[in-house]
Amino acid sequence: MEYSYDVDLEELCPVCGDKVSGYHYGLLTCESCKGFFKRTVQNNKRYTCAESQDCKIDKTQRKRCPFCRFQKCLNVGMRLEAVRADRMRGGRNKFGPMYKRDRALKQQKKALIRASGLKMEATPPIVSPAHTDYSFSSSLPNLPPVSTPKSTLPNMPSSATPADYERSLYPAGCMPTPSHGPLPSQYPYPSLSSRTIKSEFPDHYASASSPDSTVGYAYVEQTQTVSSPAPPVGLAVPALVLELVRCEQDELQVRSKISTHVAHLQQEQGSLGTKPQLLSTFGLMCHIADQTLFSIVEWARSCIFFKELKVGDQMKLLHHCWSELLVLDYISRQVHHGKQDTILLITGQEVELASLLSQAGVTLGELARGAQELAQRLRELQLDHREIACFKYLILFNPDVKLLENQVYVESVYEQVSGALLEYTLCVYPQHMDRFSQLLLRLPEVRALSVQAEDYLCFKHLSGEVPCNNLLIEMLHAKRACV
DNA sequence: GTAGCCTTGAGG
DNA sequence: CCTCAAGGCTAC
Repeated sequence: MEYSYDVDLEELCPVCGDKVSGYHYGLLTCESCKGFFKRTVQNNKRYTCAESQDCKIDKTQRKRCPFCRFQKCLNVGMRLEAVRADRMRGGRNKFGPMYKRDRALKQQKKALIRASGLKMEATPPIVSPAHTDYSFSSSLPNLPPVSTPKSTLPNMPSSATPADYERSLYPAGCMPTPSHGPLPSQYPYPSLSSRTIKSEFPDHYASASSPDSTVGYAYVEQTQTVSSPAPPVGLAVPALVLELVRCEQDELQVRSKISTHVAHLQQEQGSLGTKPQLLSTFGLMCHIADQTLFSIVEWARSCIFFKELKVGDQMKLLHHCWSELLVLDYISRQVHHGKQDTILLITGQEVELASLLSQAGVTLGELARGAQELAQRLRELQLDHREIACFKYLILFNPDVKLLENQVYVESVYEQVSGALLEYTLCVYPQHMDRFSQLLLRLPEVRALSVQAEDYLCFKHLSGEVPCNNLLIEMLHAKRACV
């Protein structure tokens, strides 16, 4: 196995391939692209491309087309909001912790590559350098050791009670049936909000990172099945990944629960008044999303790591990521469904994309199309159920959520899960060295869709079109309140 | 306009 | 203190 090329690649600027001089505006780039990006954003420059907007950008040709160069800067992930509006010099910005995580991850990856290069059959433990206390023991596929010398132990809440929590998450009369713990699984499934961009750059930059302009990646020669790829002989799926998969809910049970609920609703609606009137498509979708959200909350509350947190932190995390988890759930289903022209609902119903688009307005249409594009990208990557399980944890344990009582723990879980996912991709897809980064690049896209979806939902709510006072709206309010 | 080098200053 | 990612300066 030859891994050295990959290590070398990391030292090169992702925009032009020149030598990297450090982290600039969100990622490792060279000095010239740093300067170029700064000049462009600070001076609000607009370029045009004399060719067909796909000029090759390398060290020798980077000066030829600033349009394509800037486009590439955005595509590889340079952050507009890291350019300071007030031009203040020195100091640190909010990306500091992100750079630190990225460095740690790169170290882990290097160590892993070294280890796998030397002895592929070993499963090297992923140890987060900063806080080893939390590391998941791969020899014990049980509960994680949540031992810490400090008093930051995730425990019972001090101020809020579990009852408060349930009241806040489950509106009166909407209590779901209690969870019976993790169920055996039959259908198991890097932070820039577009809102930030929009608020600071209301002009052409907001639309600069269109999803179709990112690099496509099709693993067409992949021979393993989508549902359960087997690691090469002698290699083990990391214990943590297996544990995460074990905590997944049974899709069929969730489906039947939600289907029953929705059928009941439609029956009720139909029996009201003289003219039987079915729920509008939008209303139906809201109910389905609402019920899916219940199941997501139920999943989170019973899942490893999360249930160790105090209720306050659990709520903060959920309030922050509920829409991302909903979007991921939806996208995962479409990936598994595997059809481009129809959508599979959690209820098992299949909806023609064309008919949905014809009924939907512009915003919803854009959302549906965006989701379909992302699903297709993930389908090309042959995203498997174990990776989806990891995704859910990477979304839930968002290290960027602030004011957590046990921030370190959340960061640690994030690092452990990303480490396990990295290890898993290297073990199971050794021929695709950059699969891990390709996967991680999809998470901001999930987030972007979730922001769009939230905005849309908010708009519909304000215009009084969202059916009942449901969990969906409550989450929306909770999040907007703390932003 | 580009890009290499310099200065700055919050956070570790 | 030191670090290092921001902005600034300037010859090309």
